[in-house]
Amino acid sequence: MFFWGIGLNSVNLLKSIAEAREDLRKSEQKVADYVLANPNEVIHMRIVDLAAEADVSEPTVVRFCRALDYDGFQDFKLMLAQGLASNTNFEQFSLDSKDTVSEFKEKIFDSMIGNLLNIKELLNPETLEEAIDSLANARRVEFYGFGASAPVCTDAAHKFHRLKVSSTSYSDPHMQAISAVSLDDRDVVVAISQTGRTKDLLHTVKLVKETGTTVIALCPSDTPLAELATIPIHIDLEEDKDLSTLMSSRVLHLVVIDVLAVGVAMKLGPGLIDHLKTIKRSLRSLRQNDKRSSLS
Amino acid sequence: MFFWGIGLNSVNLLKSIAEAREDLRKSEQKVADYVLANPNEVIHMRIVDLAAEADVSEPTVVRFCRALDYDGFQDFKLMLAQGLASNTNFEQFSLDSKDTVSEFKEKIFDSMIGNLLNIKELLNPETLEEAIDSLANARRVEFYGFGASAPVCTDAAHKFHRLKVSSTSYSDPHMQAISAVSLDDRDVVVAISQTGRTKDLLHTVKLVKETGTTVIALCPSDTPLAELATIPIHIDLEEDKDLSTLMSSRVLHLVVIDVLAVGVAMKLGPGLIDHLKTIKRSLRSLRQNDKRSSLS
DNA sequence: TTTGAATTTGTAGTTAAATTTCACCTTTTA
DNA sequence: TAAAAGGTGAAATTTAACTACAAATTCAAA
Repeated sequence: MFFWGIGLNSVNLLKSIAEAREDLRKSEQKVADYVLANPNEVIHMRIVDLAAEADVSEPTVVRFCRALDYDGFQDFKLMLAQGLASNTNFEQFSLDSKDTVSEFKEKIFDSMIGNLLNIKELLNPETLEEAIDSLANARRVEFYGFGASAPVCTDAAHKFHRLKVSSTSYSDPHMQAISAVSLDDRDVVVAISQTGRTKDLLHTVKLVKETGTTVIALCPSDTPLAELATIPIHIDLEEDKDLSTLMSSRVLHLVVIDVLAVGVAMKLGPGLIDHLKTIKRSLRSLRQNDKRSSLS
Repeated sequence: MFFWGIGLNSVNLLKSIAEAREDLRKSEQKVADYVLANPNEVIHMRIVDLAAEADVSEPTVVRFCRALDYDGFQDFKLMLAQGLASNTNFEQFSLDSKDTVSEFKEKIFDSMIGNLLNIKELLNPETLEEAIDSLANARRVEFYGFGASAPVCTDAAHKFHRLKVSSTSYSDPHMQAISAVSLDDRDVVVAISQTGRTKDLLHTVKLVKETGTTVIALCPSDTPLAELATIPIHIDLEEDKDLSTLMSSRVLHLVVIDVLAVGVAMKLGPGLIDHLKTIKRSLRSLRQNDKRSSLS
């Protein structure tokens, strides 16, 4: 899977036009302004229409397209169309107290999707591979996290259990410390933090490192935790506009752990993927498929 | 936010071409086949090129476009471009044991994004509004769930705590039962289940209902839990190809709870949104911003 | 302030591409 | 088997994009 040169622009085409606007000639800027204001109309316009609307001549429109490194007007329209479609503004949202339920539902989902798309790109496959290797070979895996990351750890431990990997999660600093000193270089600790700066977590990780245990960290880059970790997996979100960071990072951590878990499952043998399905089936006994009362 | 008529086609344009293929004339089908096989090339092709490649005449290409309800070849290319861009196949994935890390990373993220997009559309704003209303007016909110849903409940309780809503989560059937009978119609229970069929959960919910407590359920539709719930919020995923269901539903539940939490925050007064930010700030004291050791 | 040079903008003409028309061929039905 | 209907492609027409050149504006220097 590779990326076309145009891909980078197309993701945020409108943004890149806005950025390039300053470097354009005056009348080309008029074109840029109109395009930015009415992108959806432009893709169905002819060069003459756009020229008229932007109050410039047709060649100026062509020059505008060329200035943006496109072959011509057609090429530009095509990219604009693609950009608009992909760019269903999975951008950061800012909540407005006047928003309807439907509106902020959209915003929250879109922002979450945007963050997923970003992290997907940012995740380094080599780092993941490294993390998966150490997890697959670990005697024991422990997940440490506090606050909002605590449920993520529980979930992660739960998931690795299913892969027959001996794993636990601790969200209590004392329990972490006690457990930490019992580990050695055959074990792996996964430290999860939204900030990468939680004091207690850093403390535990320092203890763990002294035992030679591998530490995988899920946290933002350039943080004390990332520095400490043996294998830092950087989860960098855009600067926290509103609450999106608060809400997205847990989810991103979960998904990254899903990736790690699948990786481990595939490493330990394809049979394990089936094993997961089997467990899923075995859980059916805990379910009720008809309306018959089943009080224990 | 509204949907253009063309929108519906553009989302899965290739699929709609494939469906329409049968109704086309023979040589138009040749065009359809070529387009389906090489969609990415077609958007940069001229009508003559496509006609040559598909081994038909130019008018046939135009007729093909018209048959699909587009104005002409240009219009069609434009929609195709949009369709391809949006259609970064956020479809269901099926893991292959030969997949590289990079490949299944893509697959997992894309499937998650696809599921988010689906649920976003399926979520009924009226139902959400109803749920938000009852949550905002509740004396006390309890979250019940087992297995993979247990961490979701913990997270949810955590989140509502921040909104100054008295909330707890239980993932122990006995604790649930004990707590359940102490509730009344001023309270709200949120039952979370991937299957909607967990026996213990159904048992608790039945108990709860007898006390007149409102029960919001996050689970698939047409399940016993959904039937029982006062306000069922349907989380319906596509049939579980591979493990995607197992992995996605937790995340979807979390995001839906985010939506509910934001809704409650806005209902209880816009100040609360700021309150969330304040808490975020207060958590900074638990962080370490420099490299100075901070062993407690 | 004025003049000249260079850069930017628009006009008009040219080329190329998409669309439409019409004639011919294929297929189907009586 | 013949006739009619509908599908297909060649050629012509219309339409749109692009290029070369000329006008105008701006900036700099005298």
